[in-house]
Amino acid sequence: LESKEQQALSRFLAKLLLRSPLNEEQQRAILSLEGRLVRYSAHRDIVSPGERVQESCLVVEGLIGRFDQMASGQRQITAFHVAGDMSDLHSVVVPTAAWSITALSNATVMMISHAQLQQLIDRHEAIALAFWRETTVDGSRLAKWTGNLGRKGALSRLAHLFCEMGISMEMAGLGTRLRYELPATQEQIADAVGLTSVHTNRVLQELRGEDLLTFRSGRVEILYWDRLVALAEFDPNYLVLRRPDESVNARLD
Amino acid sequence: LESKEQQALSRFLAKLLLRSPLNEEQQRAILSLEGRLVRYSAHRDIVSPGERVQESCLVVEGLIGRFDQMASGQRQITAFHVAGDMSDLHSVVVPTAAWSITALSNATVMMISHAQLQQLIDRHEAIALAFWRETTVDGSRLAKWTGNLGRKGALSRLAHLFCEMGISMEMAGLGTRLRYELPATQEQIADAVGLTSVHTNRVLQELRGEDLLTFRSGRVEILYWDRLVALAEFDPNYLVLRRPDESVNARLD
DNA sequence: CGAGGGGTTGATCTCCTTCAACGGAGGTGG
DNA sequence: CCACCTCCGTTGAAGGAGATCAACCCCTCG
Repeated sequence: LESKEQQALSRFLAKLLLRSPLNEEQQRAILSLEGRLVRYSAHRDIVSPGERVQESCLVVEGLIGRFDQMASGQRQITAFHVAGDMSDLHSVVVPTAAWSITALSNATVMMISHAQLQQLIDRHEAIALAFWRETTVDGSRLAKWTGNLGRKGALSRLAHLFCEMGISMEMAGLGTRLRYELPATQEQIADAVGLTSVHTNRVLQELRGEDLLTFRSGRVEILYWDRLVALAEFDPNYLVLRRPDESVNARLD
Repeated sequence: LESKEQQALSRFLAKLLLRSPLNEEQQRAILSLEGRLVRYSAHRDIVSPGERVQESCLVVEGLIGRFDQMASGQRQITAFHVAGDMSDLHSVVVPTAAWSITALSNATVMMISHAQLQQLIDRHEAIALAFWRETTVDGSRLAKWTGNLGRKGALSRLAHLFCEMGISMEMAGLGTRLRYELPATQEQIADAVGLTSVHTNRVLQELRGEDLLTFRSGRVEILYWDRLVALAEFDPNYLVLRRPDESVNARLD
């Protein structure tokens, strides 16, 4: 039986391999990372803004989110992270957090020291590039959400969120694009799409009424993928789901 | 007399040095990058979505922007780039663009081949980390804008934009936070803050009416920095304006 | 002189917020 | 086992921030 740590690390590795080639040795190096498991119950902060972190956190179980917080107390989720996601890989190069990381559901994370990650980067250029690429995709998602929030209505935004999470979940082996667990409350969904929970609730009903999808007790079921994609104007290209073969990495495996 | 290319490269280097330590050799390596100058007149696309790019573009003169485009034709600016900014550094690791890059004003850019950048990365780990760090800051900006667009009103958003650009300009040596050139139209500003140009116009008048700032013919003049910062809830931490001294780089210079 | 891009203004509409109340499910303690 | 509490979801009514539509102005440039 595989330990939880091993399982999380191999999920993480699989995610890296989606976009970056790594040779045997490099893969072993990733899998032999060590860290301590920490459990958080829903709504607990894992990292607070301004904090200087010495370790990155790899999600083992549950859903965690990155938040931007306003003076008024309003919050905006800027990223969801599920099992196998390293939620603050970028803290290796920018250790002072400008955001908070919070457990959205009950969650288990594995804290991995920057020292170890730095060592991997030093020894294996391909890993450095893989990490860089991963954070770049994170940036792509954010750019897409800037567009969604700036220029789309509530219905499209929610549709887009469920499309994006669907593809992410499928890629992560945590369900299919049509059925997956998203253990978040409507209020948290609202914080992700920049709406109030009241209006999010009404729009979710509308999506259900149109027979497009259901979101109930942390479970998403999408009934008509194509119609949802059309409504969301969802184009998965920004998620970079295949390796850029002729790129910098071609010479490195 | 310094050539335009040299000037742009030293601006770029200065920007890197703000956040990352590079030794003499590494600095020379950056400065000896070669590229061709290309001029674009306002509103011309430099990179189109889906395009696979083989070179990154360093701004020499003028203002360029990254856009996300909706099916309806609406656009959202996700980044402004000024002299010394490498607008698609991330394309080195993710060469297929999911966005478009457009000249907002008349602009000159220097196209630098990925091959050269890859060589720098191969030979100097510190440069790879500096590049990674730079794109990470880009991601921070996007995360902040996700928050601004999702949770702030028009007045705060515009105020935030002018604060952010002020600090960026000052850091880049292109003016002070209180007075700088931003050769954009009100419509382009609107595309950045997720509003219509009509409403942007009204809010700009409100900002002027409150004696906070003026924005006229591409020039920003801020009258009360502190009040503007307060209105915007602007906290420059996310821009990472100093080097994280104990981080991974400490060992590399 | 005309054309076009950018800026400005007014009137109307609508999407989303705000406020307030209620319902249900699960957990906890008596 | 029931009573209670709290979190989450749901509903209604009213208000507001910003969109939309449509002029008109000014300036520059051909």
